[in-house]
Amino acid sequence: MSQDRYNAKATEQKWQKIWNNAAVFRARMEEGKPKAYVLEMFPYPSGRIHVGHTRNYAMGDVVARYKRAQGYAVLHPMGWDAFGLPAENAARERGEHPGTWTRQNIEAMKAQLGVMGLSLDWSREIATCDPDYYQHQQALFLDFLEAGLAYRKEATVNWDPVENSVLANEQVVDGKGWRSGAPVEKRKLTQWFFRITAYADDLLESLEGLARWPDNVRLMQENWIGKSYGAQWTFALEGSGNPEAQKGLEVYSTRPDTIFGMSFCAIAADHPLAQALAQENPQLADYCREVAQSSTMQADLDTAEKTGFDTGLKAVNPFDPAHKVPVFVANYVLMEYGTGAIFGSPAGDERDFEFARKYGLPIKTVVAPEDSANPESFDADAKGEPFAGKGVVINSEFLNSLTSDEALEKVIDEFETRGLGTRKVVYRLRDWLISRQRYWGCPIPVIHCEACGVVPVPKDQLPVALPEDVTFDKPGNPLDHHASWKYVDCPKCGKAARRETDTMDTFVDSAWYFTRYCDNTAETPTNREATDYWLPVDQYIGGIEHAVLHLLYARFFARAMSKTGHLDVKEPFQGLFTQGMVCHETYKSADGRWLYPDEVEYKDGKAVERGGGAPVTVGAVEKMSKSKRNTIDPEEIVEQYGADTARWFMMSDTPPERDIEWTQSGIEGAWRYVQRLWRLVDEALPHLPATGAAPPDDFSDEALSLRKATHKTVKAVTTGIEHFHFNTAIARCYELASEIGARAHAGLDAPGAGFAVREALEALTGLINPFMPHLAEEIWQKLGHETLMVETPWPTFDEALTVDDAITLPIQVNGKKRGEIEIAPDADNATIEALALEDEGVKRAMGGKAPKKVIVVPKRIVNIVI
RNA sequence: GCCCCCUUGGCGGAACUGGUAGACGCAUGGGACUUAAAAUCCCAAGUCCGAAAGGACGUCCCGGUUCGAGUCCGGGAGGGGGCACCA
Repeated sequence: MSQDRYNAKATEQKWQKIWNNAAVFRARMEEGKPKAYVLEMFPYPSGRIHVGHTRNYAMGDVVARYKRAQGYAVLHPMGWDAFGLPAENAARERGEHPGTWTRQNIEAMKAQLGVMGLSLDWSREIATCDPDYYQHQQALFLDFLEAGLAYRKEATVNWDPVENSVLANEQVVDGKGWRSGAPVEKRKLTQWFFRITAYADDLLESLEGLARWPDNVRLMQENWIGKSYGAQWTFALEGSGNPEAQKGLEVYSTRPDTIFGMSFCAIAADHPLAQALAQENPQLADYCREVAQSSTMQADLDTAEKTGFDTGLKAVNPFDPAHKVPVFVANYVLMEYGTGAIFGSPAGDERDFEFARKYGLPIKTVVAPEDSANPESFDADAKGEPFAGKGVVINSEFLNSLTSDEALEKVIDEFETRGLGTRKVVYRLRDWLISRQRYWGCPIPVIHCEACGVVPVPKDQLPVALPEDVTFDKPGNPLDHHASWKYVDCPKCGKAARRETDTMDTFVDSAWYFTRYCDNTAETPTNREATDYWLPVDQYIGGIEHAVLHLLYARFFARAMSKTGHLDVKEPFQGLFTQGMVCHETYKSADGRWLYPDEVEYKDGKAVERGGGAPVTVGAVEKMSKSKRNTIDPEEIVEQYGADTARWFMMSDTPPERDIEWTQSGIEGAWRYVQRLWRLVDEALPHLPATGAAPPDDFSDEALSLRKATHKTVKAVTTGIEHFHFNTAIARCYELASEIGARAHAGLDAPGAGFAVREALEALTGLINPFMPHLAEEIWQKLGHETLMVETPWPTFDEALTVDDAITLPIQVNGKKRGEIEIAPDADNATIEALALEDEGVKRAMGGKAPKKVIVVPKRIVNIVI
């Protein structure tokens, strides 16, 4: 018999054309069907699709195709996160406009995605750099502005000296810019913010309801929002007539229960009081300047010594007028958190302890560990280290012998009764700084007028489009350098005014793009009919690196857009799945150059350079990166093995949330399976009954056993896909293929064998379809069907055919397996026990002793205790 | 420093609420087909002892709970991640 090898490339192109011509992936709102919005995080158009993208989209495609087969109306769109700095850098390097570069990249990447056979609705494609998109973002900004969710303020901000722009807190990683890696500087600038803190509590509380989010992402957001509970109150100050000092000193603390241990107060260098006092005291002014200039880099902060400058002022303990402590300006107090002022209770805080030791301040222990034998005698100073935990309060007058938590409440009650302070919740989360001094982003649609102030651009004048004729020859914002763009008349008074030249953080673009897919032609940012139907996203898939940044911003946007009437959904992503990265071995030549995988081959188990044969050092398995050259080009893989093989390989073996190691032998294993299925159908086909043939009355044991294997596999693969256990689902597909092969080999003459094999092949085709859609179509057609696999419902199973007539029950003696018995699944315990005690291995192990106890776990195990 | 997660053969990994540890794949060894190779098919395989039957040991380490622990509890080691002068 002639055995053609499966021609992946030609076959895949054929089916892609058929799908496209039939527009099968066009999403439609359908009455009477459940909907499924499946979304993968859209890519930045860097120029090439890499394997990481491929894995991400393949996963989404499995879900989308599965849901489609399950009868859902599916929305599975794709677009481009197209604004951003790399385009400006490219423009500078090649003299090409960022838009030209970006659009070329989009075209190239779209073609690369095309060969993957993804079930995407390209009619909904969006690119965030397109005025059709960003004009709506500008409209949203204006609505946020009106609703008080966008505002401008002067603040100390993170300045990235490489990008020549400011960054949001979320974009500063270890004191460095998230993209440039340059140490971030502090600058005081007037910038635009989104009031994300207005939703701090809601963003935190709602995390609990996100049952289909990974725990670690929820935890990371929880930590990022950083809710803390404490008190805020004001100390009276003595020793200065300065008006700022007359106001007293407002502090925030999560441990007001330690107030009697106070030995100093400290304020930030940029605290208004510090600034006011510096006016009168040149030495203090110098100190403040020094602190302001000191590095904020993490490494420096860790080693930096705590320093302080005694202002000469005294703060008075409101509960003990005789208890007065010095007020310092200190370098470790931050203006941005709480009130920018603290009280120092050294026995209970590491930093305060260090500070107190340095300046010879008293260290009075006020909290003893709960398990202290004699709390009164506990002394942190004597011990040489602070005790920061909670416990029993000592040396604290009316708080004595209370637990820390009780004392906390009591002291706050006291503050409130005396009108000195209040309970207060403080969040670590800051408002989202969205101004960027860049060209390639969405312009902030406001105009600055000397007479009228900040004037919103009227909506009918949107978009505020980026000018095309810009130059990148000098540092700074090209929009600001542009000869005419910013000079406009005030929309309100008509006098000469200036456009805002800042553009929005690109994370704004991605904070709402998923709403635009619902109707990318809507005249307003969203079409409510469409968003009400499709949102929330049922399954979102992307990298863990966005756990805080993008995912938090999108959650904020859903709230802000709901408040301004653009949406009616608080949580945009019902299900979230974070997939692992794609890794590969690294290779180095004898002279220390990194080598690409295709420059290396294995000979006799040793890695050598292809061609020359020079020895190669095999390094660690690491995330694919250009710098280490351990990359695989998805295009080449598809060219050689086809998209199905690549998809199958990426979904098998490794659970999707973990990092996967790309191996040559792995991809070849997947390729063998493709060929094997193809051959299986080829060989069996002549012996099979026609499509749709009625089941015969009689089945041989072998045929029945194949049928059971089929129905069990359908059940297992279905639940596997539901739970993102793609690797185990695929393992079951391997097993079923083996069963079919064994049956086909044994001949198809037995009663019902032909029917069982056809049934098995058709089911298997349906099961592999989400993973290998082209092969599935081809096999489906080969099996005699005229319908498209993509429009075929998901295989079903008969529960009765998933249970066995006889099960194997292991028998343990004292917890060690000594034998097994075959028994009907519904056998009663007495029968099982009797049979178990007769087993040869069991008898041997019991050595003639009588059982003390026999434990029978139905359908599981028998344990005999002697 | 604080918080979270992980650790199973030569490798990737399976094992539902405590119930046969190692499914499936990769690599390996043996065999079949072939002049030969490739491709394909079949078989073997946790480690140790044993010709075999069988036995002992075995899920990072130590201890505990249980008839029974990869799974639960306590302590420790190693790896990964998040946050971090956050008051």
